Amino acid sequence: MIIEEIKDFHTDHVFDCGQCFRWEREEDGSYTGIAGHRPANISLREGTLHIETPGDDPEEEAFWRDYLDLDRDYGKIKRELAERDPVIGKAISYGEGIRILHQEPWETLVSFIISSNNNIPRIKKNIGDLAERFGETAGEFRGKMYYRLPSPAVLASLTKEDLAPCRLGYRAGYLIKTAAMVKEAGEVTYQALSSYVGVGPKVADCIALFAMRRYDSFPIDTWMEKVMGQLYAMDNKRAMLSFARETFGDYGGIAQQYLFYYMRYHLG
DNA sequence: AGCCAGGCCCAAC
DNA sequence: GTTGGGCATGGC
Repeated sequence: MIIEEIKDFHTDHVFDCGQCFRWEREEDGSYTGIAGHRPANISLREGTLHIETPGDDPEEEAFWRDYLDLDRDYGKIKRELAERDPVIGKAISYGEGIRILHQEPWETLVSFIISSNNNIPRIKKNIGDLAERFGETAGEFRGKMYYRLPSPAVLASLTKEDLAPCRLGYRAGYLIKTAAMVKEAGEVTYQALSSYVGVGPKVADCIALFAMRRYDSFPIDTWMEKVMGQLYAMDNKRAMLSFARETFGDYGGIAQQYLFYYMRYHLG
């Protein structure tokens, strides 16, 4: 599948900015991974997006356009953010190809419960182990088997002992309890986010931003505290949140991603 | 050895 | 409503 005339998109920025954990960089700069039940290899060459999938079904284009958020004008968003705040310009130019993926809520909920007080390489390993041991197969692709994350019903049926090989630590209990809540309710909703076990303010903001298109969400983790301290001389989360709301408005979450990426790979 | 990682839970104010 | 200790795990 080919999609032409792509702007404001860089695979490293999109897949390695900390919003997703199931994509791996290949030596040629493409990324291979899975979204929902769909494995794919994605590359951008001279403004043309190449999406290779197992069936190579052209009718999947609508899914990938939505997942990759291709129909949003990030050029306009970047200009507006830079107009509102003189400091963020260098972070935007560093991560100019970031787009906010539209991920599935349940997967995002599981992923960010696992993310808490954890580091990105280990989060990726934990999620991969969980999928491989307890998720349904998503088929073979480019010589490798892919697995979905386990459903709420499957995860709710497991015990901490079952999950021990995944090395999730104390997060295993959070996942089991939250899975039971989601199984009971039948879906993951924005209103319910803060009620899930293992979901505090930061994780809820990540799920809202990465799965529910709440682009005003402004997740603050340890990296964000560092970058806001360095660039804006702020030292507490409340001030950071009100500053983001006043300055970045509806696009606070997108601003947050430029700042996070800038801190992790440039300042950090 | 101790600190850190996309923090949260829970008890004690 | 805010604050602080405890927390599984693994890399540095």
